[in-house]
Amino acid sequence: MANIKDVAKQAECGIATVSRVINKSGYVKKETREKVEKAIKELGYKPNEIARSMTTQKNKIVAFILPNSKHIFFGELLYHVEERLFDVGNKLMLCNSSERLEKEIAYLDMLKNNRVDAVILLTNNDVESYLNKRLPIVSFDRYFDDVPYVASDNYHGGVLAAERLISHGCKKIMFVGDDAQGEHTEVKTDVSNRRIGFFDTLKKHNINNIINIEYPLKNYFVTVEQFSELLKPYQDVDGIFCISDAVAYTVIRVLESRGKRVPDDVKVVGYDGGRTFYNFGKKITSINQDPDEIAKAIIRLLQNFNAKDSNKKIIIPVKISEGDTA
Amino acid sequence: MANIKDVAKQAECGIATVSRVINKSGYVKKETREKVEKAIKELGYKPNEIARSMTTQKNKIVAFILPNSKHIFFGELLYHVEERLFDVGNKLMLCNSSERLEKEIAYLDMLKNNRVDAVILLTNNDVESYLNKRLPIVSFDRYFDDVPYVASDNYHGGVLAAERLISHGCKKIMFVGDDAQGEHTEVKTDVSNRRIGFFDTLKKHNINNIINIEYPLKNYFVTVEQFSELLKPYQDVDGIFCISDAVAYTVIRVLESRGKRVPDDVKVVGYDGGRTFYNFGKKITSINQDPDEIAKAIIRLLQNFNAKDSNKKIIIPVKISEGDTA
DNA sequence: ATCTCTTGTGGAAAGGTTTTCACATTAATA
DNA sequence: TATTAATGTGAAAACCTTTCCACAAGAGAT
Repeated sequence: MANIKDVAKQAECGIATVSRVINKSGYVKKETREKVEKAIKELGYKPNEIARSMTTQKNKIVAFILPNSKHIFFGELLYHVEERLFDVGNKLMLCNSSERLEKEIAYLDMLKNNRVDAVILLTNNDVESYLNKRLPIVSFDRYFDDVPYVASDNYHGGVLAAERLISHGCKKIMFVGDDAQGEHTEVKTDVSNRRIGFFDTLKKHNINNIINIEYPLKNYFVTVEQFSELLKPYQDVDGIFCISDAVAYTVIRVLESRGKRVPDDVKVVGYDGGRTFYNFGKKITSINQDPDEIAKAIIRLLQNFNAKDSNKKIIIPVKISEGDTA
Repeated sequence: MANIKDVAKQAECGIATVSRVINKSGYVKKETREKVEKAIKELGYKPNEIARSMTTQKNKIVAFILPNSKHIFFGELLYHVEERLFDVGNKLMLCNSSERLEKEIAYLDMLKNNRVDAVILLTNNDVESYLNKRLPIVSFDRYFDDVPYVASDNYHGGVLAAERLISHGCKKIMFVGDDAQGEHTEVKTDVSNRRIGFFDTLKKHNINNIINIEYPLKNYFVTVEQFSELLKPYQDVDGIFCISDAVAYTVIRVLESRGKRVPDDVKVVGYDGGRTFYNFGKKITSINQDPDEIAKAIIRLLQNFNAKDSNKKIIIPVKISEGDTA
């Protein structure tokens, strides 16, 4: 494959000149530029990006570490991040941590050695000590010292869910979710604010005996059987807020198997926007966090990573997405 | 960050020796090796992978071009491909073509310039002329000249679906699907064999007036309204085979909205395995193509890409996955 | 004692860019 | 016209490895 030297020879100039033409930098006389462009076309020359990275120490690769791209919301976010990165000429490296701490650490290490330009980190694991200063990181939904981050307005999401259930006449209200989903349960993500916003709002409306279901959630998957057992003691509940749509779907299935009608007997609000790839029987009433807005915010942070503006935290507004369950 | 030269100085040897230690190649005296290892540890040295790629012309990056990672089956396949690549020390670059030919071409170009080791190509677009000889490619579900490929046994999938419907007493049978899903509808993928296997089997059982629904499918998404219209003329159908689970879910919703019971009145068989992230009301009876087996086959092809064994085509067996709809 | 083979080591080239620097030319200003 | 400024260009260094090659020393064989 032709290299820059071949082009220089063909265009009868130095390689520095070819480089200037390619990068549109420095001075190049019009005629010279045209000669170079002609040579480039004739030889079908394309700069070797590896060699370029060698000198620039940049490779326009952004890595996205996330628990599992199969999770509906993460998969959506991934998609939008990829689209936005492409728009700005970057490539995306996908790193599923698969909920395994050691895989996540291995990736963090590998990424540093590969000199990726930046990392987007979405994790429930205790990786604080592995975050290297040399690796620009933007975190989603999770606070680390000195690491800029993006989160959706989880607290307000909880508020919206509470208001919806209250305004639709619910009296006996339940929250279903777990806050800490990683291998190390002491880790708290921004997601836990959903519960707080929800509880605060209910209390403000003098609803105090709120039922709070916590469960050990691994891999974000929950079985119908697990939930059936967990929910059994609470037959008279009439309003439920679930920490994700995935949980909401399972809860609805449990309710219906028990002869309850949704939303007539029990109202259910989910979280993530009620979008699914499939056309299922019911669209969930849900708190919508817009994945494209989140993606844009993340890319914005990455692009002026070194800009020392204190604007290192971006909260994306949420709104309620109408569905058929509340 | 320390480089190989620093290590050499610290270990009082040449850089070639350090390189030999790192790569476990050539002769190195035991004592020398230990000195080098000590220096590496002390300096926290990690080889710069970009520089490595510079000389080896390999970077252990495999790109996966696919229409849309949000599609359930593609998302699953993506996940397994990533896992398997990680196992063999490779990284994955995610390239959603987003159904846009020009984006796909841009990626193909970019990947070549970035000297990725290989590309996994899953496309419905007419990209034949853009496949460069310098870029090792494995194709999924699609035949290109001189390109090794993996496909699931789509024909047999069609056979299984037909047999299921027949053995469950269906008489008036329908196929719902489109074969060519890209921007250029003349492109045929291996998926079209689903229909062929299905039809062949029905005919063998003397079922001949098969209803064949084709529709213009964009982005793999279909609306309930579209299908409601398409299916309206065929109220007496009692067995339906859908080209994907996504389609099957929508079809079921149309049927139920019309007062038909599934599977009592109408049996529905989908394709992709009936797995979903969510616990929906119904699990689809479906033809299962195992994404992990497919991922393994793809990686196997990539790894001995240059081995000139003619074994350049791998067909993955499918089986029926029990569900509640047929 | 000489020759050959194996083991062990380091200098230097190669890989393909970008960027710095020095120098050359042309244009603008006094 | 002399002086400075702007424009234009190429050689060479730098980026950090791997690998080739030459050479040394010790072991084994004749």
